[in-house]
Amino acid sequence: MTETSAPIVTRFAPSPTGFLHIGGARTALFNWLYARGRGGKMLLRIEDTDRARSSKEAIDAIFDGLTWLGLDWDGEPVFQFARAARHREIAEALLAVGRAYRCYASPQELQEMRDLARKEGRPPRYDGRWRDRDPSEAPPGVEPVIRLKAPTEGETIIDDLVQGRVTWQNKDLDDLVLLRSDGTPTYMLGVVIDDHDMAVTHIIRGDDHLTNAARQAQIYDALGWPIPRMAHIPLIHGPDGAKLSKRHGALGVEAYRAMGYLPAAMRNYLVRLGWSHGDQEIFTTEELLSLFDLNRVGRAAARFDFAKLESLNGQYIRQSSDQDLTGALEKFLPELPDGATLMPRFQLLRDRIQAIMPGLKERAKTLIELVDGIRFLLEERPLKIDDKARAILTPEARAILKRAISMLEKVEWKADALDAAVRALADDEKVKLAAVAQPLRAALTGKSTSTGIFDVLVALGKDESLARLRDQAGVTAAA
RNA sequence: GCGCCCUUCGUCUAGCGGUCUAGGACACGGCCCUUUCACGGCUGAAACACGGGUUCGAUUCCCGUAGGGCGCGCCA
Repeated sequence: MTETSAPIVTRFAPSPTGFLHIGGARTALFNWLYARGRGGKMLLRIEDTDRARSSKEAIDAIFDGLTWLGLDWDGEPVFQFARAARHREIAEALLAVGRAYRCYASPQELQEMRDLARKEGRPPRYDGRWRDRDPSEAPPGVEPVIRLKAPTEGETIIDDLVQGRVTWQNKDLDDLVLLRSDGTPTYMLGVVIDDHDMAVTHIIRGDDHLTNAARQAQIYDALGWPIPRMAHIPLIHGPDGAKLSKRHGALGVEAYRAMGYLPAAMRNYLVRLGWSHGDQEIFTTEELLSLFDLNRVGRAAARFDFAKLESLNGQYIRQSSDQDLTGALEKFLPELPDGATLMPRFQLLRDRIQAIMPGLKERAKTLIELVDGIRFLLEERPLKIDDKARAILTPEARAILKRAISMLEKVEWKADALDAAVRALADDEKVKLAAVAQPLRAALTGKSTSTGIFDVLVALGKDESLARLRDQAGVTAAA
């Protein structure tokens, strides 16, 4: 390892104008893995310079989302808006040394300029009309913006860790605005100064910023500052290849939490979107930390696939310990609409729930499904019987149930004894085991599917089981 | 329109000139296991966008074409 080089500092810099969406989460993950895997730091900066669109809720959503995903940051978050004075100072300095200039073009004027350019088939860019004009020509009463005096010849090159060497002709880049007419800094200026002041060594972000990288490089050059290493990672698309829409997965990470996905599974899924390590699909966090590298990140956009996320989540659930899962359920339950109703019974039956977890986790792909698996325990009589279960409870089935009841009343309430007894009953009835097991399941759980029927019986206990069976068999308890 | 980027099974990807009759995973079909549903095991179908080069030899390198994405704000 080349531990002699300066420590790595990355940063995740979302703008708080909405929830932390899935693409942002992956960007944060890559930043986190890259820095932490190399003993470096990941900083967090909230780009809240757009006052109208920034909100407290969005900021909290970012903090909560990152925390849930297990991605922690070093130090206090930096709020970009709070650094406006510093940004202004740098803009003025650039103005003083002639690397920037005041532009008095009005918004309408700029709009006309762009419209005309488009009509004539030229790129819609600022034409530099105030670049070399004398300030004395300034129209009265107009507050100017400050623009960067960008090079007009030569080229700007970014050696990107993911994209490789990318080149722009400087004539294709115009003079961007550094300071708005109201004196507030633009994003372009702010990022450069903040990344420099925060000593960021590696900028890892979505490739929608690739063009910005060139423009920012020009600002770095004007300032005489070294340019951090850059890595522009491909975006995540929806299943149709177009932009990720809400119904496709452009949801806040809290939505994934609500759908019952595990943070570790989420991380594993996201890291494999664009990055790979041979044929390996499952990675522990430790493996990720030591294996992840930018040179293994591809350049093509990936499509978001719920099915694969779900499959991965199922694997993580199966690998989890019964204890961890029970704990996860306990935290998850309150998020459900009827969570408050289920909670008291959950607490009461916690041990039994954990005891049947081995059978449940084989069947669940999400925490939601896991909750569905324990519902029969949490809900109280009279049990709601769903349509499929009702279809199983035919008159014949109810007749079998009756005989099952009298048989079960005499059985020792243990899985193997129950197993033997039920099989014996099936033999006596000259029917397949399923002909007995399914009616039992329907009466006991109200559903057509559940974990193993003997586990259900044991988890419910003798009294509750018999009571539920009597409810469906139409018999009353013998006093 | 201009600039930049991308293109291997439906999807995520392996492949970094010969090892490719192109590998894995998800999804899908079949079989097995089985008290239901799952899980698990086995198995099947499924891809190098197209056209030119370079080379003894291209999925791999170069150039076009087509298709897709991103950017082109006093938004970030």
